[in-house]
Amino acid sequence: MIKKDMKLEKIAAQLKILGNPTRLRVFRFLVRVGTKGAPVGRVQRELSLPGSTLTNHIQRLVNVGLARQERKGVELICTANFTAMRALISYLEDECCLEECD
Amino acid sequence: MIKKDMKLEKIAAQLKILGNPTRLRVFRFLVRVGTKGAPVGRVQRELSLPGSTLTNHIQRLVNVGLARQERKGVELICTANFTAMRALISYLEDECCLEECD
DNA sequence: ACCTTATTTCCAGTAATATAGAAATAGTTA
DNA sequence: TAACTATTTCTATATTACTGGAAATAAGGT
Repeated sequence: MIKKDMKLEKIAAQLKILGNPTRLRVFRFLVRVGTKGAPVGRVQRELSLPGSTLTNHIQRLVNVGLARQERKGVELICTANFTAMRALISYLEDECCLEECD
Repeated sequence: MIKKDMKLEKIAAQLKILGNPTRLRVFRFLVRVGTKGAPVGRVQRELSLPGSTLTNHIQRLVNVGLARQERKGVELICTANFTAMRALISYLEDECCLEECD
């Protein structure tokens, strides 16, 4: 049950990170662009965010495993981690919802 | 699209509230006891939390609509809001996941 | 009115978060 | 190397969060 609590801690950490409007917008944007991802600059332009603010948010998403960053030349491509997101949703369905939930 | 952003704000607020380990434990407990709910004191005993801390967390859950409180005599019965939780999960599935997501 | 149980409010301290301008670094190309 | 674009790090400020002890309030029973 120590292990189970570690899972809860991780889930809580991820929810917390998504629980900021700006960051949720960033993550939703990454989801929308799909598996090909988008460079930081594009996210910055399309969401009108200051660079330093955006960097902060993206790093936090990466820290909890909800996004990845990979350099492609000059640009840093960001992608949502769909697997992690699905796992997060599954946890909520399994542990924080009624059995008959859908 | 202003309306859409209000929805995102609400979702973010709910995620943030669930994004605290103690609070997530409280919410999960309320989910587990089901629709009949549990008095504050029982939550306090079973999760070993100081009263003032627990009150704080429950109030935050209520504030974002994820839980309810109703007095039954001396006790205050807390219940998870399953409808709200299902709506939250649906948002994540619809807006923050791939189309083919399960 | 008093006593007991249940829960909240008040308060304080400590820590974490969000934000963003300015300076610094990384990579590419000339 | 110089110049250019892309992105991060540094730094600061203001706001908010988490925690829990002690005192206050609520409800019901005697």
